[in-house]
Amino acid sequence: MSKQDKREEIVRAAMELIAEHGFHGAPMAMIAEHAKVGAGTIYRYFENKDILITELYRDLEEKMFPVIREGYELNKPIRERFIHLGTGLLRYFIENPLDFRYLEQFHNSPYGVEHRRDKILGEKEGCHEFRDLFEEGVSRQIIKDFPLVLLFALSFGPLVSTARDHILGFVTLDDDLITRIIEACWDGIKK
Amino acid sequence: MSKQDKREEIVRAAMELIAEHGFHGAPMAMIAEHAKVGAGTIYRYFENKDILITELYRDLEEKMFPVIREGYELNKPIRERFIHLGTGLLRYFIENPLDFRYLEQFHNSPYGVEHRRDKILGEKEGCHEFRDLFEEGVSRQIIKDFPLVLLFALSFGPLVSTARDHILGFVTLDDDLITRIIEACWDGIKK
Amino acid sequence: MSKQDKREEIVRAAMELIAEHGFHGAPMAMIAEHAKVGAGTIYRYFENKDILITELYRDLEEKMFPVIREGYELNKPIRERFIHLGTGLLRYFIENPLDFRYLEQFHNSPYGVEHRRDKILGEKEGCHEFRDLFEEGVSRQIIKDFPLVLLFALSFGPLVSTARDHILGFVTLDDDLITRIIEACWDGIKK
Amino acid sequence: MSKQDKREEIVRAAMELIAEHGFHGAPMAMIAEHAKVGAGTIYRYFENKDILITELYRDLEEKMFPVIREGYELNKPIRERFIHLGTGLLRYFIENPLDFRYLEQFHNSPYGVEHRRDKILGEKEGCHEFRDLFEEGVSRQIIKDFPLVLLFALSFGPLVSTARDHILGFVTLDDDLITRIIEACWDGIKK
DNA sequence: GATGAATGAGCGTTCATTCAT
DNA sequence: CATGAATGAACGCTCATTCAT
Repeated sequence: MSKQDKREEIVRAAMELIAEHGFHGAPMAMIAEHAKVGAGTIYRYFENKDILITELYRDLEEKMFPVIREGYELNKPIRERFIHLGTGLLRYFIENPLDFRYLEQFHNSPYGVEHRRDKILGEKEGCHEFRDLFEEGVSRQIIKDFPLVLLFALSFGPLVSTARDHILGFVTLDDDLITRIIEACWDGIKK
Repeated sequence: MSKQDKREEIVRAAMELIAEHGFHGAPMAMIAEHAKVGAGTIYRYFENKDILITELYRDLEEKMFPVIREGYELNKPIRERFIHLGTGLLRYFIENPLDFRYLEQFHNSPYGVEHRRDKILGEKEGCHEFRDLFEEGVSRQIIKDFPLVLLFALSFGPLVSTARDHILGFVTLDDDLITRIIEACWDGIKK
Repeated sequence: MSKQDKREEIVRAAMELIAEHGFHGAPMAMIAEHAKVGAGTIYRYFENKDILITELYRDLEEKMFPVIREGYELNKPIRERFIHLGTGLLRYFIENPLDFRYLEQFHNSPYGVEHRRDKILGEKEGCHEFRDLFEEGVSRQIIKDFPLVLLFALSFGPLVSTARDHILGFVTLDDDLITRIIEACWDGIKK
Repeated sequence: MSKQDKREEIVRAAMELIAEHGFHGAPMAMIAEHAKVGAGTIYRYFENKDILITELYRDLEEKMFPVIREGYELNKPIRERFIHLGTGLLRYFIENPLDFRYLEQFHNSPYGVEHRRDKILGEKEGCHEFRDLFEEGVSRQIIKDFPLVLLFALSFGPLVSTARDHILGFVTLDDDLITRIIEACWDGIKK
């Protein structure tokens, strides 16, 4: 197994176990076992568990954003752009349930809150498309005049909730439903 | 201290500590200390920590629902009823941040998922108002024709997200904003 | 076993193992085993290993000083007083080899250096007899005019070395030798 | 880098790190890094860490003794010879604090005790000057009639103690003080 | 021969749970 | 009943040593 493969295996095992059982349900020893490496090996790639967790998150963001941005066209109408991004995100979650659950675990934890705080207060970037779109929409009076934070909450809140319901098997989303959900989200924020 | 008082103290202490520090940041010994009872005493009232956690949740629901229902009038128009319930709930979260944070901790945990599954699949309810309202709205073609689960997600998703943002200090909600948020939620589900 | 007995057992086991094998040769688990208590029990009495180590040291000082002071008379000549304290200390070490070796381990460690620094710089007390005696001796021109620290080194250095040699079995000290050694120490510092 | 150079680098790195941080504060990996060799390379030169530690000690002795012997003249009076050796040793410690601290680490450890036992019981020497001097002094009734071991203790005890105090910064030794200290040591053992 | 990634036993410490008092 | 001291399994992490390259 190459060095890169080993890191990959650790990342995969950590993602799976943390997504499924949470941070506390995924001891380092268990991650090591699932990755088929020694317990100490993880520490060659990640200084400690906290750093493993946050680095996993960063990996995830880097992997997610390009997928969502794909096919995004700035010259399309705002509504269309919102639908594009929204369905893209929801679809990504549904197609990558592990990623989704990992994100949930992360956001619902001290790491996540801190990360969120940094992002909101420090203008730390990652995916500026939604922000730009909201700001444009508000200034052009197409979107309700809410603070940015609330527009995020109004858009992502239902999106995340529906993704969770699908992944937990409470409902089965198909392309039609996905579109209708995102359209409903749009109805929520549009003027 | 009476038997009931003791239980009450344990519940209060557990709620506070878990809401603030999470399940893993609230050891039984610490809960006992804050409740001013012996560590072993908790086990007279709750078989183990898991059961304490789920009973706490049930207590919370029992406490919450009546508050939200207050002033709820079935003969009012659907939109008005939705606004009433929604603002009630959001206001409750904001006024009882500890309760809110406990609910979040609970939902984002194996307990929460199981509980949710039971609730949705087993139809065992605590608060049927929203369900009734949605069903009526759908059948009267006022609300979008989504499965019930999704209507919940579309309504509660943003509601919970905004409550979280407020409690974490990312935004400050006043009565005006609260109303506008719930109206936006309504826009999301109304036909 | 009473609570006090348990603490006593832990202290005894820790002393023995650390004296014999050093701090790193005496894992908490081994101390617990020798004390016939659970590993976690130690932490009820000592916050952590560092605190166990320093508290053991303090216990030792509290136990030692009175023994050495016994029969100490301020109105005797300086030489006689020095011999009294010196032989008392050397005898104590020989009769309590565990204590001696623990002290050695302690002094030869970050804890010990810090403790020593505090004592010297901060005038932290414990046993002022030697200091008083040295100061009196210097001012009365009976003892060589060295800084206090050096008088300590000149007196305790040989004392500790001979105690170590005895305890390690390189020599066997009897009352006669003990007296002659302390007299030699006196010859070293007297004018 | 030649084979000899590599060994040299390892020895230097190990000495520095162990002297400064103790045996347990100097992991093999850190030693390797400071020596700019691979971690495994150390094991080509030293079977294991214990052997590295004892060989380091032997290296040190081989380096020290010639320095101290320098200028030593057997035809000088005993007192003068003692002063020569003593000041030489004390000066060496002060000028090579790393060496001194390594020696201290070594002597205060299972290795040191074993080594000392071998040396004293097995008569295997490295520096016979002190021994010869003591034996001559005792037989010529110039030095107190103590067993050799105790004469060592009476001479080296204060010497080492004062060196330690200097190195830890509790006192600053200059040439004058050094001489006076060794003279005091002489006073301790002379008849 | 030299390397340094991999290993896993062993460390200090925590905490849900038990049970003698 | 209530207690809280005692427990020991389990945690995150370190590091001496090995061995494939």
